[in-house]
Amino acid sequence: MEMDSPNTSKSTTNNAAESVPAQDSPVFSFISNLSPIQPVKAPQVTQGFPGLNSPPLVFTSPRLNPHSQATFLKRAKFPGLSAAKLSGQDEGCKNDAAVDASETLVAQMKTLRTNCIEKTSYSNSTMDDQIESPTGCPDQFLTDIVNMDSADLNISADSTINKSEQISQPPDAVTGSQGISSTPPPITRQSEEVLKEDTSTDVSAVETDIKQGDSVSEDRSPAIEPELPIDHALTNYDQDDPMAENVEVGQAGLLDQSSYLISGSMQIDEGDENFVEATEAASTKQVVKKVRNDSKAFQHRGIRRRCLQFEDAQRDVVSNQPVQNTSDSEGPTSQPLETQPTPINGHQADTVQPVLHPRNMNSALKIPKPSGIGLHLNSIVNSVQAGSGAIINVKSAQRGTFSIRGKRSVPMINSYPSDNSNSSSIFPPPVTISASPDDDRHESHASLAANFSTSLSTYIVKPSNKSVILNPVEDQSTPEESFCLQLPRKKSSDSSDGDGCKRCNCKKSKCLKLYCDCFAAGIYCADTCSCQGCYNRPEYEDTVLETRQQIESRNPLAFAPKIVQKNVEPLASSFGEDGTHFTPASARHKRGCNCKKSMCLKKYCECYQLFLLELFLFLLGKANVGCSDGCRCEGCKNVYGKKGEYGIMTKDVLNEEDTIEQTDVSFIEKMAESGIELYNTELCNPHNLTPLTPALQFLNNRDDASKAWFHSGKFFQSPESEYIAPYMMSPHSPRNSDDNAIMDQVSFDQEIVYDNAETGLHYQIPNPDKWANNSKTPSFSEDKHYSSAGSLCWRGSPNTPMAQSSGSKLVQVSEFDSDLSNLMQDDTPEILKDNPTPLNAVKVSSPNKKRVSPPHGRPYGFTSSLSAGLRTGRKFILKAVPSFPPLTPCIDSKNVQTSDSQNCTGKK
DNA sequence: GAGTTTGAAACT
DNA sequence: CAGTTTCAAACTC
Repeated sequence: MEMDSPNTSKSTTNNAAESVPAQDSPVFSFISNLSPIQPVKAPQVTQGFPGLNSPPLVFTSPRLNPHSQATFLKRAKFPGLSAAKLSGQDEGCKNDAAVDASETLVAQMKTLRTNCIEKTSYSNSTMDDQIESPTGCPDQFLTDIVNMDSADLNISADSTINKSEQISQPPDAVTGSQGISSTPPPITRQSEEVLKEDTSTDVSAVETDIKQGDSVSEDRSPAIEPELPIDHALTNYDQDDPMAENVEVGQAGLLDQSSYLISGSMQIDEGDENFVEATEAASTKQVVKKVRNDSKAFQHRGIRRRCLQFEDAQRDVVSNQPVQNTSDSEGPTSQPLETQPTPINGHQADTVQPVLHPRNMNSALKIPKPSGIGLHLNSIVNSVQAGSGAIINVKSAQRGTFSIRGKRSVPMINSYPSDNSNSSSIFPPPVTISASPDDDRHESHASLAANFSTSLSTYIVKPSNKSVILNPVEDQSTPEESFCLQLPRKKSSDSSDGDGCKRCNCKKSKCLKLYCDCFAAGIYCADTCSCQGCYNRPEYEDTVLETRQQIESRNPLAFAPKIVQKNVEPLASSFGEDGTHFTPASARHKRGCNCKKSMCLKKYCECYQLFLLELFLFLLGKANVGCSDGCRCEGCKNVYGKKGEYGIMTKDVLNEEDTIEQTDVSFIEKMAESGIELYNTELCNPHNLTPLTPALQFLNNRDDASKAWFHSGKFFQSPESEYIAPYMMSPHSPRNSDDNAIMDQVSFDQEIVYDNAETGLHYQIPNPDKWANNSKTPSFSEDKHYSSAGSLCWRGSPNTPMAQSSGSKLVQVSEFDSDLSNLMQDDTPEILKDNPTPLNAVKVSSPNKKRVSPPHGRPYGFTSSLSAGLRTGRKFILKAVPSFPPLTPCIDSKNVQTSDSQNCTGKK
């Protein structure tokens, strides 16, 4: 894979493919694909690595770029990222996007909440304005959000652009290739001190900017944003309500996040009051906590790494130009790890991890779109950022602190120069961030989103052949970088910096081995890292590059994403008319795990980590990585896909319920207890429009949960292909449960399944009421608490459904955003933890193969408005719409579907 | 926070 | 490819 690395510095090899016409650019594909239903297989334009299926173009790109190349780590150097990511971008993008979207949504929700409830005024920046609706109510907020998405995008693009140009660019931009940062453009090998100084200065400057207010935020983002066509489209869309929604969705391809968010917001809007209530309800917090907990899992190594990689990729892309000078070109490289000059202990501030910015992405690279989805890694990143950014802005504005970002903003030495290239920037610039001072929370959210996105992107990769073109663009050093994509790790502290960005803690590997998350991710270690004797720094670029090459020489795929969609094409063909089909199941861990003792239920297991990601991301849910035949694990209980099985969910449920029960009962029970269900079905289902779809359900009651769980499994697909909506089965499954509460606080009396005849999307919505009520229990925060209770089901259609359900969740979550950071932290989902759940329930739900028409439950929480909206479905439709066509192959536009269970999941 | 466990990465 | 060692994260206390 990752031819990149091999070619590495020389870049040329891959590059050939890379030169992709703008048309190929993801944006283009995305745009072309805007139609919600039709996924486009996307031309995949650029992605590819010519030769390689999925060479990490991104990474390679740098190399490719004549200009930049050098950048080395940053981008090119991490082949894995590039190729995998590139290939995976589609999916990854989705996921990322979804994540981002969810996060953004959450953030938005939070902001909204804050506005309404707290009444805090955001004086700050644009974001605030947008966000704040006159009423300040959720509805408005939601709408605003939607608007914001677009607006933000726009704004970010515009304002940010301007500002960026003005502010940030000047320094950096001027540098051009060096880009990355004005700072140490020459980063290469300069003495650390020099670098440090540079960085410090940059940082300080950034910080000051930030403090100043708008300028700051803008500064970061600006550079890239403006040109993005996508953004424009978005903005335009925004204006148009219905269309806009769709459009947004479509953008989702690139903008997945935004689209989701939008959709979510839209949905939410409808249910203003309800929504608000729900959000306010403590239950929501709990939900959020759960999510967070789940998300924590993501933070796991693998995930992190992936995330990092992702970032790297982006960076790479971005950085390419600047890089030019950098390592490769210079060639010094060869410093063996050992030989190198004194490693830096700990990281100094100077290096800030480059943050992937969509913008950056845009500029430099023309990244191949994700095949089906059209998302790109870049896009993902961008989207994420955008989403996050928006969120951040809002809140941040409130608070005013910006710390981390500010620092980051400082372009790391490493930071990859962002491109200005217009082409790619689909995503709205992360406007928010720059604008307001941020809250930690915001940051965390953003970071989470970013992380997720990154992780997803990282993991999920579709091999694509498209080349990515890196255009050297201006550097950026921009604000974008300021963000940390890092996944928040455990609260514990891991290594998170103040920023919340977490880094490695390597002591012996010098951060030049794959053991090092940073290195594995293709990024330089940052100040936040706790590593010792670190060589993974810009100063040692050569060394880093060499090392990478060495590693790649041994294992070309070493830096490649671990998750790959295998089935996509075949399935896709089957499913999607559009061809954009994506098989959720298809995504698998490249190598498979080798777990012996953890039963694949601990974060030690990469497959499990992936699983968690999906969980967390349920929105996107593309990954569906479960253990597969390729795994050598023993005693695997990975629900998502046991070894040898298709996936518990799908296969077992459908075909072998009994088996499932017996074998997986405990596991299932746990899951049920945890209240989390994942549905691949949607993904699998052709029916599902949404690509993303993986549905998560949180069950209120264990019993219910268990049932639900099973249902879910059943949902997945009937062997026959007809898909039965889980909710269909037992729509009501969830019950109230105050008692158990997985989500403790959140309980949903009823799950509402909403079918949008029009869209064919299905939504399940948990009862909002309970959410509110349950606020008491703290579940999420505590990892272990999850156990039972409320369920959220998101099923869905790609867009909408997700949006909705997700939206609802998100909303709630958002409220609690404060905790968002936590999301990622937890590891093992409660699922793992314990609690048996009745298997029986499962059977209950399952049965049919057909889809059931949607029960019309009332939409929860937002009941009034939302419900209406849901019921009507119109909003959903809009928003949901497009569903990122591209992202998920499996999706079908409407219900049709034939998909086989097989297709859906692959897990063996 | 220290120590243990775990599984990937690296090495043989 | 298999076995062993190294490593850092995950986990436990």
